[in-house]
Parts: sequence; structure tokens; C-alpha cells
Amino acid sequence: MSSASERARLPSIRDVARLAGVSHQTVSRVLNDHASIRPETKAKVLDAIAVLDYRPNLAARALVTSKSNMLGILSATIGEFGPTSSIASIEDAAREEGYSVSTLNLAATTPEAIGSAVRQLAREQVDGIVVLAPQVRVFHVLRGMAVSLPFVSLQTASGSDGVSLSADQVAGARAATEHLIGLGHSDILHLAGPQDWIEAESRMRGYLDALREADLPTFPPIRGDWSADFGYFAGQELSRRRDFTAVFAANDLMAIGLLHGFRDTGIRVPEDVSVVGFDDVPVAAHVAPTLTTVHQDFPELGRRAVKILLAQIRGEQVPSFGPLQTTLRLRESSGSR
Amino acid sequence: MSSASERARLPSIRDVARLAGVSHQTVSRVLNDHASIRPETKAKVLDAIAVLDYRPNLAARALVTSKSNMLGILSATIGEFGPTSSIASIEDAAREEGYSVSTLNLAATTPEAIGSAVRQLAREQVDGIVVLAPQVRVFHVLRGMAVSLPFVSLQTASGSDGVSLSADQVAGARAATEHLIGLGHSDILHLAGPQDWIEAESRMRGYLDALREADLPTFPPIRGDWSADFGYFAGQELSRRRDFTAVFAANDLMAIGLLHGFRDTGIRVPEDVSVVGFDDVPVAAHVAPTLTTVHQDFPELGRRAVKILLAQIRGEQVPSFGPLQTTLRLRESSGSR
DNA sequence: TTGTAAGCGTTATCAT
DNA sequence: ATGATAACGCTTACAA
Repeated sequence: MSSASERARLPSIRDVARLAGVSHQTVSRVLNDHASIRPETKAKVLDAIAVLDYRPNLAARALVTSKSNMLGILSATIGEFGPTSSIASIEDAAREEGYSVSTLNLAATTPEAIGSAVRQLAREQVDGIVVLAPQVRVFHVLRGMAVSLPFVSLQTASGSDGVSLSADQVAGARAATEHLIGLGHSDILHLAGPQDWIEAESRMRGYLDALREADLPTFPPIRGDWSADFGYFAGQELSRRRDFTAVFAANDLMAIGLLHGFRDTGIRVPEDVSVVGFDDVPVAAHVAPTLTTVHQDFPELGRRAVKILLAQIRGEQVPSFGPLQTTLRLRESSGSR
Repeated sequence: MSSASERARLPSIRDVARLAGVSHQTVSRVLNDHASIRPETKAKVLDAIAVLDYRPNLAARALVTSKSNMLGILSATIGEFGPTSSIASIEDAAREEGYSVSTLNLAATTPEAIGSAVRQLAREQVDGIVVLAPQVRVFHVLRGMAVSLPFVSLQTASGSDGVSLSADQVAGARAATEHLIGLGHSDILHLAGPQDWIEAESRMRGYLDALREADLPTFPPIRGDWSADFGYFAGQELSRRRDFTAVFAANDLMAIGLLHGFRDTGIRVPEDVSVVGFDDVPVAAHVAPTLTTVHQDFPELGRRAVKILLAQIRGEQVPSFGPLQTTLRLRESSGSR
């Protein structure tokens, strides 16, 4: 029996070395599979590792290499469907490549908050950062910081010089609007996202492009906050004003609230007004009426982000993906005029 | 000008020491605000720290203390509303206490997958783990592993001896069912969650308890997978069988799908059948008809989890919270018989 | 192919 | 109250 005062210490590289009858350096070489090592030596070491159930100490490794094998996620999007799906896939993709993931939720998007968040992540020694903070000003701050850390953003800021990627929001919004135009609508409103959001701008641009191209009148967008509650409010407000026959909402949540608002004020969808959303959240296919929307492949977005970031970190050729396709999902909420 | 070959090295504790004219050990003491240090010495050190913009190296600290100041989140719930909200608040609460957070998504809930996930987290030196893997079998594995790491689970397994906490699912489900009974319903079905899930069991128990207490007939539950698609399918199936007037669904997504299924088969809600869900997801208030459901405070759950875990880690008295209250949100989908 | 020595940046221990 | 010295577990040199 071992003495009670004995501290349980995890096996180290030296314990492995002793058991295998080699130097600790040889063990290290096996661990990092160095070229020159005799097969039988390697076998002995591997054996010892298995016997002792040895696991390398990541902190020690991080200390000496100044690489943590950890990625940071900087997020400013609490609990929304899209970003959440992306985050999950980022984590998975990262782990598959041997990286762990540290997530940090931004409470505010003030320069101070962003700065301290990035510094915090840097302190944690993350090797790179995935940014899911789709507010324009976050980009400004990030660029201004001149961070030496590699980073990728899931959203494309117009004129952004950093590496970034995104589904083609403009094209998706344009397709949605063109769909409405094709149905014979000519007075189409846009329920937009918050002013500061990159995606809100992209979706609005797609909407405006489509209308302009079809020589149709544009209306000043209604600025929402992405929430279903706001959509409901907008629906009630819009019921007083009947100069339109279709609404393109910048996301599904607002669209669903809008449907509710219309329902409560006696506006029938799609008979009186057609509605199209964006994102294709899981309930979009089940609300009443089922919601026509633009589908995005969020998980793929996350996977691509990791690929790009890791290439940067490793100094490899950064892959360039084509814009991620969005697809229009036709459902009941949009009908012909 | 500094030479080009000069490697940019972050300032270390020794650089600070040199600038402040003290030993590196004194700097360390200031950093960990040790008791015995002369105010003026401390001031000098703090000054030097500010000048150099010094930040302690977390890896080095982790190496020597074998504490990482990092919490692990082990999750097996991809993208669902509740867990996602909790995770966000766990991260926030942890950061507030000076801990960072490493999240790991479980792909499968096989013993092997769970084991390797926990080992991975342990390798990352996390000081404790929050488990959001509400499958019963995950608990068995976790307990069987006899992990020396402190851990907390957001779900309460019946008979679990580990520390855990949860909203009172049974009470919430019972309240939902009693609400239906109070409306005059006597034939109430339950659309349950997957067999293996703790919360599915709790919600079913609440349902059964309420029925038994009221001396009403119980029906074998319909086992779903939490998805809106399944709810839709169930709605269509149930339309052939009209021996009930109310359904209590184990979550909102299934309830929303169910509403859709009923709608498509001509069953009116709440006129023909009443429906109650669980979770109060943001769209629940906006679907048609608006969904009566049980509200849970997921963020608070996350905060409590962190408090309990940190108390364990620090060896303090583990706080014991009362069961988190759930509240019934009355909406249109439930009506009197 | 393998071993020896040094050092990563911090805290812990023992002096002073 | 402060300083010197030794770890922590690993990798990167360099030597054999």
C-alpha cells in the first residue's frame, strides 16, 4: 500500500522514459513523431505510454512552444440559430484538427469591450480567433487593434481587408426579392436588421438591387432588432398602411412575428400580403402559414472558417472558397398577386 | 531602430522586475496580492506592469500550479434553445469569476465517446466540467469513470449521487397537465422525448403524476425526438385517432410541429384539441395559435451551475439552491373543453 | 539514432 | 518585506 501522504502525480515524459529505458528526449520524439527513431525503440516507448496511460501536459507544451493548440471564438450573437449552429461546427472541426476551443461572449460591442475580449483570448494563448460579431464596428476595432493573432470572420464586411468568408447574403436576399417580383408583386417592403449589422446591410442591399433592376419602387426599410417580438410590433404598425403587398424580412424570427401581427390585424398571408424570411430556422416549415425563406448552410460556414484559420496559423496557402450558396425554400407564406 | 532579426517577445515577469528594480519573485507576489509587501514597492511594480503592458502567461501559471483557471463544458445537445442559452450564461458567469471556458460537443453518447471527451477535457487541464448531456447513460458512464475532476450536471438524474441541479421539470410538467385538467380535459396524451433523456422522463413523470392524482386515464406516451418534424408527423398520425382532447408535448418544437400536423388534417386548436408545450422558446408566443407552454429560466440555471462548480473546485461550502421555479405561460393553444 | 543540457514563465520554498 | 533557487513538464538546441 502506498502511503496516504503520497501525492498522486500524473505520469510525465520522464516516467515513460524510465519505464522504456530511454531518455525523456526520445519519448518526446516519439510523441511528435520525429523522423529518425528506430521502430523498436518507438514500440518500447509506445508501450510504456500505454502502460502508464500517459497524456502529455498541454500547459507545459504550450509554455515551451508558445502555441496552445487552442482556437478562440469571439461571439456577439447570443443564442441565435445561425451563429449557434456555426459555433457548434467550428468546435467540431477544430477538435478534429486537434485544436480545442475557448468561447467568449461579447456583452457589449464597445471598443473597450472588444479590446479586452481580444486581449483576454490572447492571454489564453489562443493560436487564432474566429469572430462571430457581425457588427460593423467590431471590424473597425479589430482592424484598428492591429492584432498579430490570425483571425477569421464569419461575416464579410464590405471593403474588409481581413480574411473573411460568408454565405452570399446579397445573392440570397436578391433571390428572395426576385421571387416576390416573379409572383407579381411590385410594392415590396423590407423589414431590416439593426443598422450596424453587416448581414442586415447585405440583405438590404440584395433587396434594393433586385428592386432597382426591376424598376420597382423602393421603400425606406423598417429597422428591426431581429426579434420575433419586433416583427409582431411591425406587423401591427404596417396594418394601418396598406400600400404594399409583400414583405421581405431580414430573418425568420422577425418574419414569424410579422405573420402573427398580420394575423391579429386581419391581414391574410399570402392572400393579402406575401412574406419571405431569411435563415430557414427549424420551425419555419411549421408555422402557419409555413414560411418561405432563404436557407443557409451554417455548419459548412463554420467548417470553412476553421480551415481558413488553421491555414493561416500554419502558414499554409489559405484556401479560397467560392461564396457559399444560399437556396430559396418555397413555402406557403408567399403567393402570387 | 531595433534589428529586424530581433524576435518580438512578450514582457515577462523578469522584465517587470528589472524595470521596477526588484526581484521577479516580488513581482509574482504583487500579482497574487500576497500579504506582506510594502505599499511603495507594490506601486513601483504596478507601474512597471502598466508601462510594459505586461500580461501573465497563463500556460506557465497552469504548468506550475496545475490549475488552468479553465472550465470545460461537455455538451450533447446541439443547437437546442434551452441548453444553448444555458451555455452562454455559463460562459459569462465563468469569465466573471476569472475562468475561461472550453466547450466540447459530444458526437455520440457511447461510453467510448464520453470517456474520450472527458479525458480530452482533463488533458486540457480544465479545473472542472459542466455537463449538459441529459442522456441517462451519460451519467452512468461519468459515475463509472470515477473522475477525480469536479463536475456538475445541469440535469438531475434520479438517484444521482453527483452534484447536480435543475429546474423542477416534474413540477412544470405537472402544472402543465393540471392546467389541461382544470380546463375540463380528461383524455390527455403525452408527446414525450426520447427514452434515454432525463428531462423526457421527468416531464413524463409530471404528466403521469397529475393524471393519477386526478384519477384520469393515462395513455402510453408517444416517443418523439424533440424535433418539430416529428411533431408534425405525430399530428398527422393522431388525426386518425380521436380518443383525446388534449396533448402535452415535452417541448415546444414538437408542439409547434404538432400544431402544423393538426392544421393540415383539419383538427382545430384549441377548439378540437388543446396543446401545451415546454420551454417557452422565443417563437412560442408568435406561432398560430400562440402556444401555451412552461417557461424555464435557462440563464439562471447556467449561473447556478458555475457557482456550484467553483465552490467544489475551491473546496468551499457548495451552495444548495432550491429547485428552479418553472412558470406556466397561458396562451391560445389551450382552451376549455 | 539517441542522449545531455538549457530554457520557456511562473509559483513555491527557504533563506535573509 | 524581499531575494535566491528550485521546481513544473515539455521542446529546442547541440553533442555523441
